[in-house]
Amino acid sequence: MIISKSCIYAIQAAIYVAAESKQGYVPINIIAERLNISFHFLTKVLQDFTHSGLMISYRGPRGGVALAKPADEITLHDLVEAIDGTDIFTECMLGLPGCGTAEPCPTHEHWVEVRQRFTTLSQQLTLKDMAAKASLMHVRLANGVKHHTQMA
Amino acid sequence: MIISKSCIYAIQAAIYVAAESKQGYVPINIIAERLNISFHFLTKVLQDFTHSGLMISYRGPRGGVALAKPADEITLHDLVEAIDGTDIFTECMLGLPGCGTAEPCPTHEHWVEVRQRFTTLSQQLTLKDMAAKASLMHVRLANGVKHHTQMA
DNA sequence: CAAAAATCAGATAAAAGATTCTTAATACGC
DNA sequence: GCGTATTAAGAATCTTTTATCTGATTTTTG
Repeated sequence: MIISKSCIYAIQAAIYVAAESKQGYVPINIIAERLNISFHFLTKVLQDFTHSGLMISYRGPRGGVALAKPADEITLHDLVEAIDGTDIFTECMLGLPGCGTAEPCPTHEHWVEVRQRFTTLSQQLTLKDMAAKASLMHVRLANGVKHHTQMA
Repeated sequence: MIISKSCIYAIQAAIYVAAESKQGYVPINIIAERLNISFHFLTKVLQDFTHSGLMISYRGPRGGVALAKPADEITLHDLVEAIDGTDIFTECMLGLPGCGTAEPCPTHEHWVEVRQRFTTLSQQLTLKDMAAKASLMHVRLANGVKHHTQMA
């Protein structure tokens, strides 16, 4: 898997929050329930978002988490970086420290192209885009879960 | 990391064997020593290559492993597939089973492009190419290891 | 003060990575 | 031929990381 499970959950949660952002703070237990994720696990993961300034949280009744910025100012790259770090965007395919044009590994040239394309695309794809797609029918948000903004 | 550590070791070993292929079977302990990898760990990893028909092995004195096919008929894709499987080439970024054009996840379109590019490039990059690069000065094969075909 | 919510601390489970020991096959010297 | 050294294969254990779960604590509303 290209990204960790924590990161997958975090991305799904961020999309959910973005889609619900009109309603102020979204409680984590609601997110966890809708996405079939363990509540406490999601709690820990989302703290990385608050620590990195992508989300804000509020305790107590009517509390929860919310985006700290407009959804079109948060990219997939931001989300991945906050949870898994930047390794995936910069690392050598063979994990060699210092691999670069000066001292390339045998896969360097090819891998750099893929890595670069991934970086660019993930910087272009915003949370707003993803939330919009998730709100459409037949676009899946989580395992077995289709997102509908107007839910009973 | 995009591929497992086992896979990294396996790729490095395959490149080493390809570069030494003139000398018949290459003993695994020599490979492990030259690449700073645990011998027994490498043994287990390379068995996946023999099981999948990419390498052949021979026991006893003057034994070791060797490529089962010419190095230009083995691609990076083959190597990765033999160790880590095909998931990386086919999996959804969010790990959703069945994600595709019919039922895409919010990242599907973008991710498919990266995945496809990676697949294509890894199918084009052959072991012969990589071994040739590894034999050049300043091209690194493993951590702190530069490959030289004519070694003392 | 009570209920709702995030936060914090810790234990448990599962997977990946790495090590150690034993066994089986083979060539080569005698 | 026979025994020994060499080499891959196999089994079992240990460590580390990742993933998951459980319980207690703090903040905040009403």
